[in-house]
Amino acid sequence: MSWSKDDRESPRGYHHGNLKEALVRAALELIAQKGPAGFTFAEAARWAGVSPAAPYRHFRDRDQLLASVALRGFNQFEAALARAWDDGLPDVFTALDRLGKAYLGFARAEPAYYSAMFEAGIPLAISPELREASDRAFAVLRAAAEKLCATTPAPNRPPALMVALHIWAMSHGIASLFGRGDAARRALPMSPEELLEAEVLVYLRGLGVAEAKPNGGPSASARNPN
Amino acid sequence: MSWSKDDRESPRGYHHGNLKEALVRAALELIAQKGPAGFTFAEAARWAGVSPAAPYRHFRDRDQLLASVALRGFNQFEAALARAWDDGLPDVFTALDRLGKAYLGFARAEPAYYSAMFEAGIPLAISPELREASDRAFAVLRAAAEKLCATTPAPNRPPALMVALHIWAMSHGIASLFGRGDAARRALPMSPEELLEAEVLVYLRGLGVAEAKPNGGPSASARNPN
DNA sequence: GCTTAATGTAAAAGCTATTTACATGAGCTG
DNA sequence: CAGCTCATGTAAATAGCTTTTACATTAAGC
Repeated sequence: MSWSKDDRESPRGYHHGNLKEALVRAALELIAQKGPAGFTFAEAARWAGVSPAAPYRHFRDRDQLLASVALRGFNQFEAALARAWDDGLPDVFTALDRLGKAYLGFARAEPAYYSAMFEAGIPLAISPELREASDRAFAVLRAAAEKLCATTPAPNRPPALMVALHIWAMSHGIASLFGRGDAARRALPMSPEELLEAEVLVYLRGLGVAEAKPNGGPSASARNPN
Repeated sequence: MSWSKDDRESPRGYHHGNLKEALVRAALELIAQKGPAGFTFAEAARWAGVSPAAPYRHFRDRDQLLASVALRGFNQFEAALARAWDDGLPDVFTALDRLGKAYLGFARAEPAYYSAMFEAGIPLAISPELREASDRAFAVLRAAAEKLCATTPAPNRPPALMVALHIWAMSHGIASLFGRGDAARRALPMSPEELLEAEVLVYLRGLGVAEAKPNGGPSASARNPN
């Protein structure tokens, strides 16, 4: 928990001072506890110590609040992915592996954000900012795909956009199906991280993008003479 | 729709006659209209023409009803996948392509089922039947993966379970991110079906499973006609 | 026909969502 | 500082959903 400074809930009078912020945090906490469905506007208000009507000064309705959560989520998601990708250093394959792990790590560490972003049924069109934030997050995947595709000779080079969408679908599929420790989903013969790494490696081999690293690693099992 | 006989809603007296069935259908209709969240127990009851308390004679709560919907969904899903797979005839690759299209087709044609099955947050553990139905559906993917893996020489043969999980993740990822005509999600340079087909073909090539058909291989379907 | 269990109703208590009229106080202006 | 104004919060009221409890109705078997 980060009870640092800007959510002082104790010394307040008639006005909260930072209710919008407090509501977003309350929503996060409640979603994390009881799923995206099991969170109510009223309970968020109670959590922030205000009357049930107060939130309406800041959000038109529940969806608007969820959209705010999703917006913040996309921003943090983009930051996490960009940090992991790190412009493809020291090499594309190492960075791509970090990227995949960061994707799964985010879904696991921030299930509330991930739910709001992908599973709560909030249309991206609800606000331009939300779409832009989502686009920025995807742009990281897109950039990685570009750099990846650039390693292959032009004649056989696959379209980077398609590769980015494929990587996104693989990551999201694994995160969504197996990613959270729901204790409610299917048992796996390996961790989600290993599963995704293997999938991406096979996919890259299929693209004709060969891993150039001298490192044997987990990829050695999926490698073949070209 | 199958408005054949056993849902006569008009001529009924005190007892409905088939309320459980009617509630499941009402839930499907409502979920399809307003998403998995925008469906209430009470409205399902109203839809079936009974009092708000009546559903409690058949379902402990909302989740139990959703689980019934999901159960039926998994059964239909399994049937659709099995029909598409058709034991891998006339050849594995043709059948696999049908399988992928059937997966996406189901998600698009039956969004209510798909939501209940994968996005409503119903734990599979809620009932043994639900898990078994889910397992049977996955078994179709698993069988396809087995047959696929059997086409490669044993020394390099990938684990079929892993391949099945990968195919599932790709399909679900694409269905979940781009599959429904939400008009709310991202614009694509190609249809979900083409996207999935291309992804699977690249993946298969990476596995070392070559498509033996005379249609030109993966690059042919990844082409961009624009 | 009578009994019993299954199935449905009515009513009530306690939620949440949302609106409306009103209260408070922070910040600006002179 | 005085006074104005607007953003922010409250109270109260309406309406709907959830769930339980006591009761009503009917189908089915003996």
